[in-house]
Amino acid sequence: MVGHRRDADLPDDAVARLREAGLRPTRQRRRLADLLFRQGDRHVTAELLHQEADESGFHVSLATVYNTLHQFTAAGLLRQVVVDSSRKYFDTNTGPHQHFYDEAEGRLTDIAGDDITVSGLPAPPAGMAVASVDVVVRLRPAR
Amino acid sequence: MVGHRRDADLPDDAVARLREAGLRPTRQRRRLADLLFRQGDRHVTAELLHQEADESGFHVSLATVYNTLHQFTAAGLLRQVVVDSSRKYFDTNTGPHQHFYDEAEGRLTDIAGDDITVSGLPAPPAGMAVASVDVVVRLRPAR
DNA sequence: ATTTGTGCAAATCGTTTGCATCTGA
DNA sequence: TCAGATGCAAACGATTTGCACAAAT
Repeated sequence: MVGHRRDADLPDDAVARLREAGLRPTRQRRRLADLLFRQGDRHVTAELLHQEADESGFHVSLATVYNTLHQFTAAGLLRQVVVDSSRKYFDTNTGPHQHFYDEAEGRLTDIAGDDITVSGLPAPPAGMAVASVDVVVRLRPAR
Repeated sequence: MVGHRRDADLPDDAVARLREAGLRPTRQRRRLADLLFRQGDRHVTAELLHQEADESGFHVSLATVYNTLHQFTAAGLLRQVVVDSSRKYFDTNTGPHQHFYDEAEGRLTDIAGDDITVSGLPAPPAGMAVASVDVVVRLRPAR
């Protein structure tokens, strides 16, 4: 039984993805999911995604963008990346990998997880285990 | 020519350090410098340093703590560490090294720069140069 | 005397939350 | 129907800033 198709121009990849993640495929989630997942790996801030939605003629409240990003993250569709102590970035690539960060532009780029290796890690302090090893290569304009 | 000694109990390491850095050794800078540099490598947030000053009976405004941390950073006495997207950490160790970060406690620990090695770094995008390679090993309680 | 720093309170920025209203199954 | 989602505006926490006052050279 197929429901009414409200956004006939959008494919249902998003819907399937959302359902699998246990999230109700609401209109705003579908649209945001489309923006996020239809163009390869992306790195967005809430502000950026909100603006992008807006420009594509889809109006969502910023609060909903935040909520959605968090829900997607909790559902494992996104991952947070810490590269800036004042903005939160969300990454559509949830696999193991690292990042280039262009501070001036606020732009993130992936470094494939199998390119880079960190060796010589000391043992973590007693009672602690390693949760993750995050590498950020900060970039500046070449001289 | 030696000036009047106002805080007879404090050594003048701080004063020398400040002068070398081109900063006027004001009372608050001396006290904050003492808190920062007299006990080996430290990692503080403005809030933490402010509170510490307060507890040691020295009252400074939070704004001054922020200003001072920034001035010290600009002068090369401190370095900022990005490990959390909502707090700013300042590190008294300005040399090359990396960090353990205990997210639950908000505590940073140094990893000596010569322990750890990052290899397999891809070349930075055209027109960009590597400014720094930052490694953060996130810790969680061992189960 | 002049320059530089400090403190306070108000302003800002990104993010989060409470709650009335709306929507999807 | 009705649990769950959305939007708005207000609340928030960390940080920054403007400006009158105070301290350092």
